[in-house]
Amino acid sequence: MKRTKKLQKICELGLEAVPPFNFKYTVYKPSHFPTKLEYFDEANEALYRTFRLSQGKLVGLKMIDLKRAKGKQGIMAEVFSNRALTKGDVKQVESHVIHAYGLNEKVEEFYNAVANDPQIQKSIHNLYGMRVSCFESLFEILNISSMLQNTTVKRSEQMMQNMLSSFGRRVDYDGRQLYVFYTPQDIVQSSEQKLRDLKVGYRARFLMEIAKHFDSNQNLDAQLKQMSFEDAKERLMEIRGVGPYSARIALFQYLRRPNEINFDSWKRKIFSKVFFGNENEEVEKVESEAKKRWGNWGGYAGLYTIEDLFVKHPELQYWRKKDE
DNA sequence: AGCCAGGACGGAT
DNA sequence: ATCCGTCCTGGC
Repeated sequence: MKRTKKLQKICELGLEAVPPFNFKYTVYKPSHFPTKLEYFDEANEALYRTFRLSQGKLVGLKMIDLKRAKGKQGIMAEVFSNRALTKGDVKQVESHVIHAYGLNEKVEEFYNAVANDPQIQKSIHNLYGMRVSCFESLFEILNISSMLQNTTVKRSEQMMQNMLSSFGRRVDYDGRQLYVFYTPQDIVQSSEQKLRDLKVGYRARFLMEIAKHFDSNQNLDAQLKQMSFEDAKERLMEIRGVGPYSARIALFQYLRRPNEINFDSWKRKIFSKVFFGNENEEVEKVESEAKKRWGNWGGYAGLYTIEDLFVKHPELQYWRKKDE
């Protein structure tokens, strides 16, 4: 196993967001299962998150609310790395954070679009200014999506942990130990059997296929951003192991298309209950009601509903219960 | 003991 | 186009 890399503080970045901006629930999503790629320090409201630049430069960020530092809406980020960073590197970190948290997006467009749905107003009030968060690259988000499929979240969490401890890069900065996501090359150089040994099950084949695809299509991320969402979805599903579910996650999180939502079995139940008062309505009925209420903002509306639910019901975070 | 869980594939219809 | 058996694993 590779040694832990110590990261040194390089600089600070002040990144302003288009108001309104909710720092906490933009950088921290209560519904997301925890990984050692990031850590939210509740007491200090600081988010630690790792990132990889080209040429093997590893980056660790410590982010706090810019309001606390400069009285403006946005993010204050301390940047740590194992190497010297050029101006271009820092610029790359900066634009990554801006994209990952949608700092330039106007969430009020969403609020206006769903103003006629009384049920969602409370969630908007509670999470006012929250955006979609996706610190992952396209390769990374497709890996996570694959680990989510056809299993429980508890096992997804275990798979992710196993993959990170075998293939990720361990870093240490500001007193915290985290991993940087593995690369397609890390996986390609391994074997399907080795993945299987990490308890990812039949997904071993998919994870290897995805890694091979990104290994031989190095700038797919950039290509997809140039395409229409429809073409991008088609293109994603050409990758073996990526079906409609994973493609939608990539579209919603990575490409930030606001209307993508998977009514999988647990979301179907949740929204069936929200819309109709019982958990048993069919997925088609739930989908059409969501379309009726939220139009092209279904993904965003779903996000606000789910995160609000997790804030109100911390017991949904089973990983928290274990510690208490 | 069988079935399902935050799916996708391949083949048959 | 839609339907169905199959795939790793673990929990109930």
